[in-house]
Amino acid sequence: MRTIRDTVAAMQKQGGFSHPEVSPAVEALVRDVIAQVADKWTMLILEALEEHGTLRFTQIGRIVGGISQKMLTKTVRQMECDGLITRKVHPVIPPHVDYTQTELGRELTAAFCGVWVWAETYYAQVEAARAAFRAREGR
Amino acid sequence: MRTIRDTVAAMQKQGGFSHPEVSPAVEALVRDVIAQVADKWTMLILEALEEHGTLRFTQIGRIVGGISQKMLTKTVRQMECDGLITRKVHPVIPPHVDYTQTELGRELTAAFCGVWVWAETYYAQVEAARAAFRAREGR
DNA sequence: TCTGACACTCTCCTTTTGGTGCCTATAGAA
DNA sequence: TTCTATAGGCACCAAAAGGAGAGTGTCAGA
Repeated sequence: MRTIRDTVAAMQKQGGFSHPEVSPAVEALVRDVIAQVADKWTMLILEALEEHGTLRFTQIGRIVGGISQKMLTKTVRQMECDGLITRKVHPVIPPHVDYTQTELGRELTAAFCGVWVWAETYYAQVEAARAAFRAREGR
Repeated sequence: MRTIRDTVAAMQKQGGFSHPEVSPAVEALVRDVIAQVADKWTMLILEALEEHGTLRFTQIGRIVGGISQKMLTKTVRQMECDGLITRKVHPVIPPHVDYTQTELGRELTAAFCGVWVWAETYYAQVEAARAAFRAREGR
């Protein structure tokens, strides 16, 4: 199993850093990237695009479900900023905007796949653990 | 690539559901599990335990770094509830509490590993994409 | 002529998140 | 005798997240 420090160490090696201490800047960057990217809506939108290919704004909203327009706008902007998706505006009326995964986005979707499989495999165990916890701790 | 709906479909098959529609209850459960589990502090604590084995409360705090006592307490409670870690209290004074990963926790750490590797591999590209975005959109 | 579709933006409001500081108990160290 | 370490709980407060609803501009269709 690879640890965070292994990972960061490998990054430092790649980047030419020599001392074994973790560079706070690099660690902060990785944490930031993970925090952005492990977002709930980000993963769901990535999944929607993986499944359906190129989609329009409202199509994403319908497929994902339960997301407000505000959050959808904000999330796709962030994803575009991070290079996970491309946003193509067709200058017609009514407006038409297409969203497509980039290669970076596809790689992330693939990486996150393991967590989905974990959830699929163990969600019943998580439920059982929660029930046992409630029974144990009372309430 | 496996999609969310594939995953949910597989879960429904396991559970004996017949209709092809996604059960809202199952989907909600999976989303909930993912949301809990994809939490920033959860992943960092899991990593700390993966690296160092059994740890005490303040040790986790020191290793993870930047986490308040309140968040640490809250997060380890949630993780214990979800069955990701075990919490062993030694009834001595001063208090002594040990935290250890469960098998479920180890599996999740392994599953999430792909995302860490992704971050390691592509964080420079994400940075570049952000810089390009800022240059493109201005400010 | 009126409505709706599209892809947003903006304001207002509530909920959640998370930080800080103070409190507990007691053994052992200074 | 006072201080510290330990693993928290509790109350208060600031900041951020996120939802609801209205507005926008234009054109196609009823």
